[in-house]
This record gives sequence, C-alpha cells and structure tokens, in this order.
Amino acid sequence: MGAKRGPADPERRERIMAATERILLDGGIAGLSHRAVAREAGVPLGSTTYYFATLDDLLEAAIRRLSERYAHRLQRWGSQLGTLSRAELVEALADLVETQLRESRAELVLSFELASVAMRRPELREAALLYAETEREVLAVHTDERTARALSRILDGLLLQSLASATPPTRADITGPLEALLSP
Amino acid sequence: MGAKRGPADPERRERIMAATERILLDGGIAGLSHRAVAREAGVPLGSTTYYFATLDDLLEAAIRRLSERYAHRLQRWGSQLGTLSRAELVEALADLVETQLRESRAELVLSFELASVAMRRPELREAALLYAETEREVLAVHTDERTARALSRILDGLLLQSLASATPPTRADITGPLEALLSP
DNA sequence: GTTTTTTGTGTACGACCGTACATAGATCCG
DNA sequence: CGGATCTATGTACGGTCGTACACAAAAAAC
Repeated sequence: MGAKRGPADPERRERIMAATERILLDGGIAGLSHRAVAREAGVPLGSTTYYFATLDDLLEAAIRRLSERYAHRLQRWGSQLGTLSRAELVEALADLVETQLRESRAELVLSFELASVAMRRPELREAALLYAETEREVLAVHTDERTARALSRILDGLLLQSLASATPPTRADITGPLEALLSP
Repeated sequence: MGAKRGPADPERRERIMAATERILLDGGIAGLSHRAVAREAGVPLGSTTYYFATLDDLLEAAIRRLSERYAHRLQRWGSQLGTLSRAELVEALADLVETQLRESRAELVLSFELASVAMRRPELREAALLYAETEREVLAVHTDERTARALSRILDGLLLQSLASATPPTRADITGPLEALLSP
C-alpha cells in the first residue's frame, strides 16, 4: 500500500488539466476533445484517456480547478474591503464588475457557458453552481442574506448582458441597478 | 419573372425550419446538424444543404423565427396590461417570470445558450440580442428607459439562476429584487 | 529473481460530420 | 419544340471524434 507507484510522473496529470483549462478558456466546451488536450499538453492521446477516461471526467476536473481559483480571487477581493457604507459598496461592486470584465473575460464567458449547458445536463449543475455560491457567500459578508441574493442576480444579469452586447457598459449602466437595490 | 418556379414546394423550406427549431429546442446548438434536421424533417440530406448551405444559415433562420415568436408573446403580454402601480407591476413581472419558467423553459434555455455562444462568435450577436431588445422595449412602456434597463438585467439574472439551479425559485426570490428596484 | 500491479502508449474501429458536386427532374422563356 | 434556369437528391471525400484495447515498460510485492 505504498503512497506512490508506477513511473509516477505527477506532472503528467497536472499538465493535462492545465492544458484542458486553456482549451476551455479559449475555445469553450465545443473545443474540448481528448485529442485537442493531448496536442495542447504535448502528450500522446493515450495519456489523456488514461487519466480521464471520458470527456466528462476531463471537464469536471478542469471546471473544479477553475472554480476554485475564481473563488479564491473573489474571496481575496472581499477580504480587502473594510466595512462599507451603502454608497461605498455600490462603487466597490461596480469596480469589481469592471475589473472582471477587463481581466477575467474568458473565465466569465466560460462560467456562463457552463451555466447554460448545465440547464440541459443536471450532472454538470454542481460544477456550474460553484461560481454563484462563492459569489453569494462573499456578498453576504457585506449585506444581509436576502440582499446578497438579489445582488447576485443583478450582477449576473449585468455581466451576462455586458458580455453578450457589442459595446461595454457605461459606469451608469452598472451603478444604476446597484443603487436602486442598495438605497433603502 | 414569375413568382413561383420549379416544383415549388413551399412547405419544403418551412418543414426544414420547423424541424430545425425542434432540434434546437430540445438538443441545443450541439445537436444541430444537417443530417439531424433531415431526419427530423423527413427529407433527404441534400434538401437541407440545398436550402441552407451552411450550418450557420440554418441556425440563423431558426433563431430569427424563434425570436420573432418570442417577441410576439412578450408584446401580447405587454398589451394585455393596463396602467399599473409600482406594486402591481412587481406582481405582473413575477407572474411573467413564473409563467415563462413553466411554459417556455426550452425557449429560455436556448436564448441563454445563444447568448453564451454569441460571446465567442460576434456574428451571432445580433440574433442573440433580439430577445433582450424586445424585453426592454416592452418594459419601457411601463417605466422609464433607465428603470427598464435595470429591470431587464434583474430579469435575466433571475431567469438564469432559476434555470441553472436545481430547485425552482420561491415567489419571494422573484419579487425581492423587483421590489427593491421598483420601490423609490 | 519472479510475479503482480500500475503506468503509459499506439493503433484501430465505427460513427458522425460539413460540404462539394454530378446528376436528374421540373418549370419557364422564347 | 429546345434550351435555360431552378428545384431537388444521392453519393462520396476528407476530416474529427470517443473509446476500446492490446501491449510495453516500470515499479512494487513477494
């Protein structure tokens, strides 16, 4: 019952998952295939099917990693904030939206794609919801639970329409709905 | 320059588009192929490629039809309403959300899938935005433009999370964000 | 050492696909 | 009538894919 067996190249698995993430981020689920991953990772086809027998295994592993990274980023953002007034929270959230759109576009697109795929494939639901859960948890630190849920909805709508439309949203597009919700 | 030429079976094109809609609605874009449409419509493969040479032609035609039908439904909903108080508008919108989730689930799922695909393929953007545009127009009849935009965002977020999550939203889940926005 | 287990690879099968294209039938124009 | 034009179909090429599987190499167990 040794802990390590076989040629034990622990990088192998890592490299394959990293390649999978890259493929998902820039081609979406449609671009995912064992062969594409093998090419991207520089390993033979047999390696990808050995570690991840089915496409869903590959997908699930990559999604889990991406979600965890996203969660950490959100939590870091949350912990850098002190206690905020409502007005300050609006500005902080608007900054968050703008930053995400600028710096994490690919991750956002993928998370929406995942959500839409999960609507047809319940087995992917858990993976898809990791994003939303983290979001709500972080928001709940700064408001009550109910407002956090509403905020999460607005943020999703904002991000969705921003990513789908041709022109980026103005600051007012973002702050408008947030203010409406956060001004009691 | 006669209006009709050839064997002129006008149902042919119709049948193919109708079959395409059915395939998109229950299998999503991933299930779309010339062959699948041919099978569904009961026509030979050559027919589908004759009327719609590329997959995108097929997709665009079907999406346009679906969007128009969706727009009509929304407009009918809008015109059945008289002038409403803010509180009445909240209830009417919540009813709309619940009805859509119950009766037009497949259309909603497809519209989100389209939106997420359009994020990677700008040529599909126009088709994907038809849904959102109509929504905003109808909403703008009952509130000012700015509120309509915010509402549209909230509705998208609500529908997205409702479709992606395992359990349907409670009435409070729906009315919460709407009230927050519509109570000045 | 020998056997057993795990790690890793190459190949091949059957399926599906988009699209091109040669061809056939129908209709219209003159 | 005879072309010209449009409608409609069958087939076939070249490609991608998931997955199974036989097999080799390395490590572990004995």
